[in-house]
Amino acid sequence: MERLYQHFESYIRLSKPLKSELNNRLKSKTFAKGELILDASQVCKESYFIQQGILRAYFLKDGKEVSEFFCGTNEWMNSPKSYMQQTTDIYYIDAIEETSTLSLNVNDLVFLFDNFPEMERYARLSMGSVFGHLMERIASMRFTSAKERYLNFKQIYADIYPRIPLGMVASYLGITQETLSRIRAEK
Amino acid sequence: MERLYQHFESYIRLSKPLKSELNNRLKSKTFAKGELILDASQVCKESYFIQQGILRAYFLKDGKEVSEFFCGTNEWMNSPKSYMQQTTDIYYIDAIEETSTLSLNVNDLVFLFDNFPEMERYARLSMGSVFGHLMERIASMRFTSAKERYLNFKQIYADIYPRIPLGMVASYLGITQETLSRIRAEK
DNA sequence: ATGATTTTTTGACATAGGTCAAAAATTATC
DNA sequence: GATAATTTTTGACCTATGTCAAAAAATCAT
Repeated sequence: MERLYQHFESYIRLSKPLKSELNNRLKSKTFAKGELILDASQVCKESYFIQQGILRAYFLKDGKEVSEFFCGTNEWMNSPKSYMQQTTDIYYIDAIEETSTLSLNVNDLVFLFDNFPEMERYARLSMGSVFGHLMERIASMRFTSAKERYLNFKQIYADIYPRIPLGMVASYLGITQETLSRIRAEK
Repeated sequence: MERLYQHFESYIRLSKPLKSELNNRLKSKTFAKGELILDASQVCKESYFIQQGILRAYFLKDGKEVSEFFCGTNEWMNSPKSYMQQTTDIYYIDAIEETSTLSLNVNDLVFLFDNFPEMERYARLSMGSVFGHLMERIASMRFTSAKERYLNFKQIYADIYPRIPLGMVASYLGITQETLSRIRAEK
C-alpha cells in the first residue's frame, strides 16, 4: 500500500480521509503467469496497481495477438477506454509473469472523483505523463527505424525487457518477430 | 463564446460563476495566414480555442518542418507539455490560414483549476478523448499502409484536409511528400 | 497580368523490413 | 531427464516506401 501512496503523492498531497477511503476500497489480487485478466468481450471494471510483476494489454489482429502496452511495478493497468467509459473495447489483459496488484473498482473510483477533487487532479496530472509517452511513441513510429525503436525500448524498459517474450516486444514495436530477431543478431 | 460554452458542456455542467470567470479571462486573438504563434524557444503561456481557421503544431527534424497535429474549429491548440509544465518543448505553432481564437492564459487556467473542481474534471475528460485519438494514431502508424493512413486522414479531417498543403499532411502521416503525391495520383 | 516563389508531380533507383517456410534452441510437462 | 510444446533464429525472396533530382503546376507579389 505504501508504494501506491507514494505514487499518489508524486502528484497530489494525500489527505488522511482520502487515504482511509483508498484503504477501504482497494483489494489485493494476484494473478498467475499467463492468466487472462480481462477478455475483450467484457467491460473493464477494475484498474490494477501493480506491486510486483508485469501485465500486458493486447488485441487481436487477423487472429494474432498484438501487444499494445506493458505495465510493471508502480503502474496502473486497465483497458483505458473500457474502464473510463464502461463500454467494451478491443483489449485483452493478461499476466506475463505472476503479478500481485491492488485493484480499484470503477464505482469506487467514481466515488473518489465525486468526493475528493484532488483525485480529479491526480487523474489529470497522471494522464499528462502518459500523454507525453504516447506522443513520443507516435514520433518514434514515424521517424525511427526498427532497430532504433528496439534499442530505445530496451533502454527505457530495462527492468522489464528481459522478462517479456520476444514476439510480444516485436508486435509492440510494430515489427515482425523475424525482423527483431535479426536486429538482435546484428551486434 | 457560445461555442466554447457548448464545448465545455459536452463534458461538464457550466455554473454561472464559472461562466463569468471564463468570460473575464478569455481574450480574442486573431492570427494571419502563416503567422508564427509560438516559437520552440518560448514557454507556451496561452491555449487557443479556435473559432475559425486552422492552427498547426510542428517541430524541426534535420532542419525540416514536421507537422505534429492540426487543430480546427472548436478545438484547443497549445504546446501540451510546454503549456502544462511551463517548460520549453520542441513545438512551434503557426496558422495555416487566418484564424480567430479565444485565448486562455496558463495563470488563468491554474486559477480555474484551483477554484472550480469541475474544471479539473473537464480537463481529465477532454484529455481522455485526445488519449483515444493518440492510441488510434499509434495503431495506424504500426499497422496500416501509407495509403490507408492517407485515406483515413482525408475522411476523419474532411473539413480541414483540402485547406492543408500536401507536404504538411505527408509529414503528419509519417511519409514523404513524393509518396503521398503518388498515392493521390493512383485512383 | 508577368515573372518569381512555392508546391506538387514524375522518374530512376535503393533498401528496410515484410512474408513464408523450416531449422534450431529454449522452456514446460509428465 | 526425455518428450512435447513453444519460442527464436535463419534463409530466400518480395514489395512498399525512401532518396535524390528535375520538370510541371500552382500560387504569390509587384
